[in-house]
Amino acid sequence: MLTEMCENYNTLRNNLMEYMRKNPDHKEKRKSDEISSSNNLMGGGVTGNNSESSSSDEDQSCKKPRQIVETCIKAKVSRVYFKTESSDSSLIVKDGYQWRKYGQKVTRDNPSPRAYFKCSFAPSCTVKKKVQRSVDDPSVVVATYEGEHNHPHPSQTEPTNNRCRNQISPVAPSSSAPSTVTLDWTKKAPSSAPSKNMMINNPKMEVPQILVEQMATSLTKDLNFRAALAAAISGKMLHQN
DNA sequence: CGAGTTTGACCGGCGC
DNA sequence: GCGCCGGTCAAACTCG
Repeated sequence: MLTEMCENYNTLRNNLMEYMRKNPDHKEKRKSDEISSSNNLMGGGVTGNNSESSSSDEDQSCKKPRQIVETCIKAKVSRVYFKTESSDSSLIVKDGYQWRKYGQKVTRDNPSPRAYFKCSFAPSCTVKKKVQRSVDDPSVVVATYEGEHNHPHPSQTEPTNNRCRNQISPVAPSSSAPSTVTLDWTKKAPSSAPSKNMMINNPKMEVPQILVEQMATSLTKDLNFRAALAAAISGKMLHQN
């Protein structure tokens, strides 16, 4: 599976290089265009096969690949998709970091409000994130991280701190490579297993085997997770080379 | 009372 | 130059 993923990654990378060589002169447009396009690239491009991508407009992602790559690398932008209960209307994404909300806005392309957060764990940390529900699937919350944390993850400094409730970190927001992962919060654990909230309030609680298996099955079935894993591994391999 | 959230106002970039 | 729009500010408000 890893070999196949690496091949897909290399094929896609070669295609991108080829395209960039043929189309070197793309002018920069609006920032919003870059962001939406980068979402498309990250949502489907990394996977190599785009069968389950949440992105729909592949044409747009092909229009400005150069800007996409540069923007993502320079601004350290990454997106994470959180699947939530459809009844849950909050825009709280528990990624382990401490965030302070400083604004909310309804944008034109999406009826659901977009919330703006700053990292409040360290005063000098300038990382921001935007959280908004997906237009296509309101049960999916899209968190866009901008910048790089200049402090360790709260769970590493204060492992028992209740504020660091959610230890599930699908993708390091500070990763230099843009990546996309979807977490599914909606899967109910068996009645004998602890609830999500119990897990959150007791990060050190021992996880039942059945829940571990369920989580593993869910993750391995998720193509986006596999793609993110493949990207991380191949990126590491390339870095070592 | 302090920390965090809400929300209307304001600002700057961009397209026309 | 004007208007639109996304992002940010800050006073008012809420909550523990």
